[in-house]
Amino acid sequence: MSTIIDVAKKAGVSKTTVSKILSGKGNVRPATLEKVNQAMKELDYIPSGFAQIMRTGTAKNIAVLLPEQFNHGYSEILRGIEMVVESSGYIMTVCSTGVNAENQMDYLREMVRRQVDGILFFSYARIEKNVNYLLRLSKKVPIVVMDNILKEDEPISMVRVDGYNLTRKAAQYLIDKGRTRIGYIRYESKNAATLERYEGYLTALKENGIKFDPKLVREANIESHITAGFEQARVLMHLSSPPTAIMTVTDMFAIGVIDYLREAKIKVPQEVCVMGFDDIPLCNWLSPKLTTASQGQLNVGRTAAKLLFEQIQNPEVGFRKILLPGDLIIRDTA
Amino acid sequence: MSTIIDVAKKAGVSKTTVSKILSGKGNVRPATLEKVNQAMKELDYIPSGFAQIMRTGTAKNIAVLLPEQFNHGYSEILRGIEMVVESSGYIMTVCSTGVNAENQMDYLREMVRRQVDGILFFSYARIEKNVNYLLRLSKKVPIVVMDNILKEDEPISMVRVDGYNLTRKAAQYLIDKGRTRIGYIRYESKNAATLERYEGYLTALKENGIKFDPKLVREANIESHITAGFEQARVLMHLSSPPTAIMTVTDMFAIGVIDYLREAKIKVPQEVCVMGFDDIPLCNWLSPKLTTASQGQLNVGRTAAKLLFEQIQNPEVGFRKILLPGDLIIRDTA
DNA sequence: TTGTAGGCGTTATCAT
DNA sequence: ATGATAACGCCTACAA
Repeated sequence: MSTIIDVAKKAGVSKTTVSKILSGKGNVRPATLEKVNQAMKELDYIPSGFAQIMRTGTAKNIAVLLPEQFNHGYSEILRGIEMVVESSGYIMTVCSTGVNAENQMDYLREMVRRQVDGILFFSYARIEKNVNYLLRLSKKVPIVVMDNILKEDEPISMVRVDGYNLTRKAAQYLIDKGRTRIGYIRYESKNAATLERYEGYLTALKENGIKFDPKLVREANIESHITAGFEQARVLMHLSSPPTAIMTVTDMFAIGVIDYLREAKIKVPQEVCVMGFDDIPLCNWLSPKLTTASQGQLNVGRTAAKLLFEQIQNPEVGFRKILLPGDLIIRDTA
Repeated sequence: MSTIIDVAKKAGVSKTTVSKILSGKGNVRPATLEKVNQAMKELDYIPSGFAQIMRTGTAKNIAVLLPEQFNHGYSEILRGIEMVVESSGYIMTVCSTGVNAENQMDYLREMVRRQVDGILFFSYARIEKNVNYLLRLSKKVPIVVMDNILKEDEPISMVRVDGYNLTRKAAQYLIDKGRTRIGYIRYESKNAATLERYEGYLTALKENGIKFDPKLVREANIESHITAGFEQARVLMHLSSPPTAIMTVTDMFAIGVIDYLREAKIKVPQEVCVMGFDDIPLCNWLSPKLTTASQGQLNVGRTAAKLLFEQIQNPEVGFRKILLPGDLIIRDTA
């Protein structure tokens, strides 16, 4: 790799002159500029970013830390982030940290070592010791957490969707349609993000004076996806008093539900309404198309990235917690 | 940010000693080690990656350049890449360059400036002036291209799926099932990657002595996705002599085809077989489940990443072109 | 308009 | 076992 000195030698000037031309500052005689440009071209010279960064202190790089390997669940968020990163002259480094706690911290540390200007951190679960580390780190570099792993008073910026009110709104929508026996299929694992959705469901029932029936709540494994939805729908529809609407904590379950209802020749939405959660692309391609509660992931990503840049540009502003409402996407199933 | 000197001062030693401890090399008295570790902890010291990189010359970073914003089309490839990057101590920087030619080169350049150790480059189309730049750049930093944009004799490593033979194999499969009137829905835009699939279709016909009927070939817009497949299937099935099988250049079209056949009450696969291309996750969730030709994108990513590391570790090895076969995934529609 | 010199935070060499 | 010193490639006063 050729350096600024090689260029200087070749052009017969000092490295200072080359540097000035690189940064576009200072005055140079056209003839000199010509010579130097020529030399750069011949050498295929590309300045070393690290030397520049070390000198100037800013890497123009933001890190995005994901808990999982790239999967389509994150693609919308990433697109949202990218929309704002792209136009900013920054570069984004995307890493999946895995769910392992140590690993997450290692990555965080590694990003700081690489002098990123800011970090977008995504994690499923609150891990106490990691929170402490996040708290300490956030004093050195702007961090925005995209999830529900922090308490209100913990001074780190956060962006997330209000799953509680979104689910509540979805349930209310069904109730307004006259459905009062509403089944709910939730995850068996209890992380904050999905638990609060369940709470929203419960609240909506209560607000409408509907008696809670534990038989209408089923748990399913996140891994089994569609199959799980299928199975649980069967159980629900075989109750002595089956539901007239089924909500699920995630679209994948809802797809299974629809599958079952079709097989059982139960009309959707006439006999049973189905309400998903997430609005994965698939919703629109099914028939019937799935009505669902959308988190607006693209918006989550965009909002988080904007917030991060806000903090990068003005480190004094302090943290902010942003709760996004999400949206009901009404299609064919409810 | 505290530096190595701060640590040295606090511990009452020289920065050399601290450096030695950092890298784990050299001998240090336990007491000294203790002191230094203590100082590092108190200062929350994280070494500057840039200074290290500048000194050592290796960033342990590979760049992945995609033509589009993150969308689920790339998630499998990215996962494959990550599987090999993850265990290597490297970090990956993912950028979407857009389809714009200038932009692509700017990003390439930026990655070199950031001293990445290698680049995985993904692009739709061959752009002559960019190829030259790629060629020049590949002398400075290992590059693996994941696509069909390079000629055989151009000395840059490449990994891609043999869409020609894969489609040929898919067509042969249908022919072996006794389907000789095979429709084909292709893209209207003509990029190398999709054109070669069409060639594979033609070859299979020829090899089996089936006369080519241009009426059986339809073109559709990539944007309109499912709708397009739906429309073109209608046209095909209204021919005086309709096909007994329909192949598509991409799964999205095939989904539309299935939609149409269902609506027209045409039995799949008894009356008409459907064969997609890509194996998007959705294939498995449809009913009937889509039979398709899988590129094995995860494998593409993994292979490309492995090849890149090979070149990083041993810059002498020279370029390699790898053609992956892909696989037929037999499900319900054929 | 151009050049000289010093420093960014680290590692590596060579003494002590 | 530890430390002084010179790089790494660039930027930036300041001097000429």
